[in-house]
Amino acid sequence: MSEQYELPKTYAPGEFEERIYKNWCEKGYFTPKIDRSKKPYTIVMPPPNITGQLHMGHALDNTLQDILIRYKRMSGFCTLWLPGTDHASIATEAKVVEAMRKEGLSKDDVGREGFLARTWEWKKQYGGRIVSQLKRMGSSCDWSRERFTMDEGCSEAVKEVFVRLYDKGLIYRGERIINWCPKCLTSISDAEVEYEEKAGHFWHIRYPFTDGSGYLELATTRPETLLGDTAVAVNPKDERYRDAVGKMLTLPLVGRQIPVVADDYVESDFGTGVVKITPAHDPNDFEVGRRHGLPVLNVMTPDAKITDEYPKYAGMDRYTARKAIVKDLEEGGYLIRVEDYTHNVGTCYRCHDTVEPRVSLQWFVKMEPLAKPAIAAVREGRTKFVPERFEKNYFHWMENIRDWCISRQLWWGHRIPAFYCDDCDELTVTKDESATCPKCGKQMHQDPDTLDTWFSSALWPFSTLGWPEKTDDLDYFYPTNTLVTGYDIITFWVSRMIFSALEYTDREPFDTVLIHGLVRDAQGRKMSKSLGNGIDPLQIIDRYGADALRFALATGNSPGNDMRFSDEKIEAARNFANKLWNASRFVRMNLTIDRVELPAADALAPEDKWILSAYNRVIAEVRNALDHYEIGIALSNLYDFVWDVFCDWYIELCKARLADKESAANRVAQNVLAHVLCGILKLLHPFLPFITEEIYQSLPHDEESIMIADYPTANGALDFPAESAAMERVIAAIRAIRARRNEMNVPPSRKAKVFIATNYADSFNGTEAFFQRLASASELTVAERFDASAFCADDAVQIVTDSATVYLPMADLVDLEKERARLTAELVRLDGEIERANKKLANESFTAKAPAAVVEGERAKLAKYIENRAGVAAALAKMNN
RNA sequence: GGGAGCAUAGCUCAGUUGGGAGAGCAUCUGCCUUACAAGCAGAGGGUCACAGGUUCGAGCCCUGUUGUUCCCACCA
Repeated sequence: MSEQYELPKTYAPGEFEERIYKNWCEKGYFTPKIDRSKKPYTIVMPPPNITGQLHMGHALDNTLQDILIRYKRMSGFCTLWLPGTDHASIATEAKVVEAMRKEGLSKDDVGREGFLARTWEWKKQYGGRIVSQLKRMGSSCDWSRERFTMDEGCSEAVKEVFVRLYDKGLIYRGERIINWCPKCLTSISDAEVEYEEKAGHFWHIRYPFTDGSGYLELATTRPETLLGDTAVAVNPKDERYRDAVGKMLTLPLVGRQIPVVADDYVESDFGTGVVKITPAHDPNDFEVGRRHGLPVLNVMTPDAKITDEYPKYAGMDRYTARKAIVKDLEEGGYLIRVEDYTHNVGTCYRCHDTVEPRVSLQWFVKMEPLAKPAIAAVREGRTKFVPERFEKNYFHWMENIRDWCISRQLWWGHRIPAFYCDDCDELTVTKDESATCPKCGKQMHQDPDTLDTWFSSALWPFSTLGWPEKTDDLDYFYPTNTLVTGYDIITFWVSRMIFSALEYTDREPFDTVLIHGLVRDAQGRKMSKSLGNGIDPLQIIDRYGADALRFALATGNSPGNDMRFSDEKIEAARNFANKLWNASRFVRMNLTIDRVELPAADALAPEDKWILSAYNRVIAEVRNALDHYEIGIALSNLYDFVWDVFCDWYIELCKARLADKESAANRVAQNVLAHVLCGILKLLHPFLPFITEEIYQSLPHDEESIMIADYPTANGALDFPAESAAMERVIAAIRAIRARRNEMNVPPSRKAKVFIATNYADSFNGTEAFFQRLASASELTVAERFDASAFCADDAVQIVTDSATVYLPMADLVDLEKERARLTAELVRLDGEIERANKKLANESFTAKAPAAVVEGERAKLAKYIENRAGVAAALAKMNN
């Protein structure tokens, strides 16, 4: 039996949370030992960015994961929660570039090697920040297995995958139109483009026929791209322009001759039904250009300035150029009119600068062959989404997927394992960095680009377990079980993990994807840096404790739904922890035993059997809810049980027995109290790890730590339906008495006799102490059948419950003299009111001039006073008898 | 344009095989009842958006309508 100690009077989580977490770490509870006789349960943590600071999204995500992993650990699984961080190429590179800018340095000044050295240094300094913050949440992840997407093993996996896919023909390099961020100076994938509605204009422009036979009118939102126009398109079915197809137009300002082509892409009924085609700067135009063999003219530099090909506009950024070109069009008589127009503009998900579609040479993953099995895995239920509706999102994305642009013009990241011969330019894809050209044996240089961050995160569930090596970890813990993440990241990450895992490991990476929503502020707004409405989880922990934060995040919401975080919520959470603390303190201070042993059934009091039955029920409910990922429901079941059942009733029902220190009944009560409390602590532990451990240590306990104790299981032998029903009858009677006394304004200090007539006398026999303590009873009389005269000769208040009729003598409830005085005073007051109302109503100028409603109101008041007076007078008369 | 979510007490939200409408906060009343005023005992407050349908029975299932939020697509 371990040490026990008294709990301090106030619940102060700051006093023990850190100490407890350190102890867990030292004991190595988070690190599983592979045990093939046990079933594994694995979660890989979505790796937070090394640039990140803990925010409410992480806090929610990690709380849910920790609840699941602790539940499974206590349920006998060999559990691994594998943590790690993501190198976050764009975000990190931007931070370091920004830091260098303050020193007056650019990437080119320090060079690739120098830049990477700085970035690793930055990672060393700040990358651990989020990890230490996760620890404060109580996250029970195995830090000994912590990984980083750019560590050796993960990098090896990335190279392996790249080479394999290339050899299979699923990775290719080509000139395509991609999304380009002119600020980050890199390509980004389709998934990384966010569309924002922006107010703009629609410029209607005249494009004259070269032969002088008139013009075509078209409209554009981007007049500056006119420089790169290589055609104008109309719909082939459009009668209006049938004769125009095939003719040449002279491009305004530029003078280039461009053809009119016919293409189904053009919608006849939108605008004028004529579209200018700029293959280099619009994805649709690019496709049109391909179909018609049009030239692709790139008119912009990487930072979105006009190239030197167009001297008049060279060096202007796209917006300046737009103004200049519009002005020139106007002066040249080409501009017909300008319309206001709101449209969606693609922006970079990192910097929110407007994305510039741009043709460039990039690496791509061919998606269709990979998507097919990934769709099937979910379709066939091998991977399930919770809630299920998110599968639709997933299918929609996967079924319409386009090739994935994976190369980034960044330095921080996994460098593409592709090499070009210095001499013959032969392309070789290999993991071997020292390889020479297989064709001519000369030296090769590596592709300067790096891979999309998501390329490495897509491998996370198996790269972290050692893949491509056949490690024990991989063998035992893979495939993983539950992936917990927000719905905002399904396309970025979840879908890519699924197709990657299927392709390289032939297994689904996890069986369940538990999706949660966003944590919003109290007004329901998204928390954001720019709004400044973010709530810092660490400040919440400082003020209320990690347990309260976890409780607030886990309760009152259901999977996939957004939630609001508010002061009320966190206070309610803290109050619950405080309640548990105080209840435990009460139990602890009444404990004289140093070992808890549940007494035999025949030694148990009815209330013991009642609480044990309820406890059994809540165990089943909680386990069932957790098994179905209904974390909010599990927690609310526990909340109700702890507060309303255990504290408000069972503890109160025990007080009489506890008061009698020497009795056997006292020891029975102690044992049952401690047993149920200990079970409550275990049930709550996954949700509130710290407080439950602290209390557990203060009570007699079997395990060294609650986190390695067994999660309670329902025990049919401790289910007592008959005694439970009996206690429910008693509780119903006590509740009814309290309600009626409250209604009558009787203070608790005023005791009253209680008479109970019931068909369930057995239920009430021996419960006098309960009625005395909980229903202000002076004494209790129970009878099988109703005989009012046998109970109380005087007037009594009668209360009916489902199983009993309760009588409380009027004389006990009220002090007769006081009551007589009160009634007399009331009579006088009512007489005064009646007189006043009568007088008012007798006044003819009042009844004639006042609004009818007011007069009617006065009449109603009078009637009410008269009625009340009659009641008071009757009561008084009865009393005087 | 396509898809999804939400609409339940004054506020925030639970409510999962269809059978009792609930919690927290707020409000009102009364209590320092030997764990807890971060508390205890009570009370009031809802045509579960609207209209139909299925059913013995609908907050829950089906159809439609309205309002609202989000995701995807991107008609220049």
